[in-house]
Amino acid sequence: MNQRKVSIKEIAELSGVSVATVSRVINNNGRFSEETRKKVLQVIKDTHYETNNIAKSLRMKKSNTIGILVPDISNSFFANVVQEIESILFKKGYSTIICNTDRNEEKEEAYLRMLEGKMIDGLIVISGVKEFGSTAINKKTPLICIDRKPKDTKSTILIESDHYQGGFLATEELISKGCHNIAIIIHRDFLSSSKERLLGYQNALKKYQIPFKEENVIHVTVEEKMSRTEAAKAALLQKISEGYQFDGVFALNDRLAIGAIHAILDLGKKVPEDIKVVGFDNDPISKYCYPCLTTIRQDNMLIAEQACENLLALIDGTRKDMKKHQVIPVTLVSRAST
Amino acid sequence: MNQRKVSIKEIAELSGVSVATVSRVINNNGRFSEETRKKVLQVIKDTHYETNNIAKSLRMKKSNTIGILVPDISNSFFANVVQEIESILFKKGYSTIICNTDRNEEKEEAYLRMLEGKMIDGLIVISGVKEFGSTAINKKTPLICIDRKPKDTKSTILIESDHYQGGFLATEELISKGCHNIAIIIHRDFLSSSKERLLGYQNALKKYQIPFKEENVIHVTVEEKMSRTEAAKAALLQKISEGYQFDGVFALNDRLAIGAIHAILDLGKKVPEDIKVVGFDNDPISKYCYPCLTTIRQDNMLIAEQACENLLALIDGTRKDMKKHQVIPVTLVSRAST
DNA sequence: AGGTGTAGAGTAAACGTTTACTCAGATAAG
DNA sequence: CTTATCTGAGTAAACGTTTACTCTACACCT
Repeated sequence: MNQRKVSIKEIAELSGVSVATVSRVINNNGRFSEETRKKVLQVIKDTHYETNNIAKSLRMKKSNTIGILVPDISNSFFANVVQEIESILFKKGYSTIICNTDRNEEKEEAYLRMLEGKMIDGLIVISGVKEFGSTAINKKTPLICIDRKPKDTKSTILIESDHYQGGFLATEELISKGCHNIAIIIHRDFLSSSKERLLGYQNALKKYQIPFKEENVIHVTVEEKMSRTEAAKAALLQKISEGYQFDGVFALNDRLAIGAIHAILDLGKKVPEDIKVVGFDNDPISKYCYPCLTTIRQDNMLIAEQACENLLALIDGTRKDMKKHQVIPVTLVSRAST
Repeated sequence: MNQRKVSIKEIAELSGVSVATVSRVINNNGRFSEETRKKVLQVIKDTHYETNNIAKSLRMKKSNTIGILVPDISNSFFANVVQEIESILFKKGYSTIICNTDRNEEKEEAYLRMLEGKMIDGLIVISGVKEFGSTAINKKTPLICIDRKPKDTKSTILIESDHYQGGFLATEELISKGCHNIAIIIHRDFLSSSKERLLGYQNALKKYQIPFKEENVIHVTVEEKMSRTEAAKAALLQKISEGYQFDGVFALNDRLAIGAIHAILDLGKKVPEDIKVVGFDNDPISKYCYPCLTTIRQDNMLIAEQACENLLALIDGTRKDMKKHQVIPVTLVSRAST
């Protein structure tokens, strides 16, 4: 059954019409008789013809393909959003090329070029490297950014969670549970999301008249071949060994939070009795770790929906009135760690 | 700077040569003088020309693209393998289209058609629906299966973990820690991997002269909108309420294992003191749950490498001697739950 | 001088579609 | 009966590449 690939031309010959007519039947546009329609469709069925989208794309200058750049597909937040986006776009007849950039600038550039060469109709970029966008910006491919905006354009649309609110809610939760001296663990401090979360933290403190202390800010850097969890644990232990005291921790993501918990447990203290912990992301592990982690849930579904909706609108050229910056609310998920 | 897309033709005009020559320079094949080379390259640089891969693919009947079908990208095992594959292929100059099938047969078919239309050079399929392959098989696209083989062909290459060994190791671990009555929790019993793991379990029992009892096999079915963890927990609780007794659990994946642990803890028993638990997959959660989960680690990296290597060999047509069935060893990761 | 080889580069076809034109014949209107 | 309208369908160009053929001019032999 190893049939050779069959083209529209052969369909035309077999059904005794011209290629143009076949094309018209396939796309159901233009004029043809009912009789011809049936005949062509029958031949198509018999030959297992599949339209060659490469040729179609070339001719139409449209590939029905969306590219999506993601820093790390094994990160649960990204994986979720991407999966959702893929699913939505699929329903709209688009296929998605998922590119995993590893937060590597070269790889990002290479992918961008590759996607451009594939005539993608649109591009969704999630976060990634420090200075995204050198290449992508000048192109006129419709572009939506999630979580992180390219450096120097005001023109692209940015969709992100309300990181400020997240930081605020997390901190407020700790305060309401009696914490007065709250550490904040930060990983990638150059990300605008991190900055916003920090700001939320600071403003929550202010609201409850707790002074902000620089010593409460713990920056962790993750070495090669080390997990965020391990790095956070090490950083916190180090700080504690220097005499640092605290009664609550707000970690900027769940992996860091788990690291903090491990450090605390290692020292024989209890969570939440002695020290309370809040994370960010609602990573599946937050539900299964011990103790279960209070965290901030990002609305992945809504982020994905907004991204797709906006992108498709850009592609169609309809709806010029889109907001350049769309902020998606977050919610607190209260669990055992507070 | 919103420059229009520039084609080889314009490069030709600008540098005063023919398109053929430009093509030859770009691909560095055929003959041209050093002088022409420089001129053309300069124009290319000036105009920011990018080659149109759609056109190239059409002409060459080769897209340098690999399709990959994955049932659920948010599953950590799949995500890991896919990420690794993507990374390897990228280095080899291929781009990867990742298709998330949601274990949905229609979606799988649709994607297969889409990929075919994109003239992919090869296809990697990970597990998925019950009866994979109706469409894909007849095509002559090079195909590698991971974890699950299409129904009726002997021809495709299958790469999978040594599920039998995994089942054996897991069970042996429990026995060596003193378990005599070991429950096994199975989710998708029709998967060959599940069957193999079960077989490993049975043979480990046999080796230690422990009789296999049908009542120890717990099948869980996961309803819509319910996690595997919840389903496993419910199933186990149900069974226990019927008077079921046991001192060890081997769950066919980590999510199920966590469900079992939750059920056990809920009943006031202790893990591992009263009942020991082993999972499968070495999902990140196994490291962070409470207590940490002993599990079977699949060698994602090696699986990915084998898959890519074999696929590329198929594409090149080199190396005809590949084994049709390649089994990757697994290892036991011993943690607190045993 | 005549012949041969070769370096450099152009011409045009082909890949599989879509679609603007065109056209013949049929039907309707005057 | 002439003219206008419409229906069904074919012709050929175009999308941006690659490459098998050609062709010219020049160098190198006899």
